[in-house]
Amino acid sequence: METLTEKTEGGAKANSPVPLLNPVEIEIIQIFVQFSRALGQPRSLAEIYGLLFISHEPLPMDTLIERLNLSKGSASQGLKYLQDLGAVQTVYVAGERRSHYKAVAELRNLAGRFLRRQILTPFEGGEIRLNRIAAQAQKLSGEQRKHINARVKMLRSWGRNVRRVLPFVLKILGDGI
Amino acid sequence: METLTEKTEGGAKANSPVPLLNPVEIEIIQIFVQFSRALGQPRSLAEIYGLLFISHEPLPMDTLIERLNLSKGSASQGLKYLQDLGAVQTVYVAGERRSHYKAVAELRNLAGRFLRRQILTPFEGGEIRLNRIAAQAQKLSGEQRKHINARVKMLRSWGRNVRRVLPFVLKILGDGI
DNA sequence: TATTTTGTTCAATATAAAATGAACAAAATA
DNA sequence: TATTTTGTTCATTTTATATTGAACAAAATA
Repeated sequence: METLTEKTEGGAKANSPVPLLNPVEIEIIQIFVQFSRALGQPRSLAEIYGLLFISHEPLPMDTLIERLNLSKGSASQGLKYLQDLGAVQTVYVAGERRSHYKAVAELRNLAGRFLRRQILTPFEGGEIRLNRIAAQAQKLSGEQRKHINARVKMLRSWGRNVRRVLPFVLKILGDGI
Repeated sequence: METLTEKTEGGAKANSPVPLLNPVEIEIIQIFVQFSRALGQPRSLAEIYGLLFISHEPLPMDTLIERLNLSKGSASQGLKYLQDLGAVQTVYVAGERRSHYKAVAELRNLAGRFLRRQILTPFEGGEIRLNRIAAQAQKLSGEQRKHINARVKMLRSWGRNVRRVLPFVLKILGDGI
């Protein structure tokens, strides 16, 4: 993940010698970055979520940009995505004009929305295709048709099982804390 | 996904007018391609698995290369990956020198190995980090330390829940067909 | 043994995805 | 109203990943 501390180049203007992130923040963010890779999500999302997760107070976008070394665009889009997912919420901070953000840390909600978006929705599109395939298959000769019908049946069953498993997953994830 | 039928360019040598894939194969492969995107896996894996899944007989690498328009490298690496995952097996075909491949179509096994690789392994690395973080946190002042300890506790709980949920998932996926 | 078939490896290339930052808009303040 | 602050959008650039294909190796056949 590259060092996340200020690179003090030997330039004219003295750079701030203070690290952008402390060791704890770095480790926490690395956990989320690693996990985001496993889920195929962009690193910037993990960085944003990670820093908000470990921060004891809500942070404005500027702070995220500065400390994570993000572009405005990434920060803005990343926060929007995380809000849509329900992983981040805005918080009103007295006397502050800027929106402040905090991590929503309920695994059940996070996982639920993510799984629904990522797994369930693609599976639903599949249903439509399976009907088309079943229709097509009837035009084919005996041997072929039989095999295709079996496969279609199997995919339908997979779909049912996946849909069936979600509520259980969410229940278990929601139980302990 | 681009049309997957032979592009009969008006060249000198007459191209085979026979489509590389029939409509049913195309639809099935599209289902797997769509799903692979959701899981962040390369398209070529989905194409290979999809064609083997719907084929009523085991296929050699050559056939996959030809019909899916893959390079040798992709086909070789893709088959290796799918075999490691347990999603594809080699089959002996009498009188044939080349290995033939077939799709392993048990959702339980597929999902199990995939989840273990993709989710569980990264989570385990996290445990080590959490211990380092917990140690670091003790150096900090009261307010901060309290919050970090709470977060570490939460992440540990997430890890437990994720590990706890896997057996249930596998059980349900293995039940119906 | 020489030749063909079959398959692997990996540096180079192509492709897809994420990040950037300039231009813009909306709202708050002076 | 003019100016500053805050945030969004999106064409361009960068980065990461997948794919290619030439070189290579191993095994089977002639």
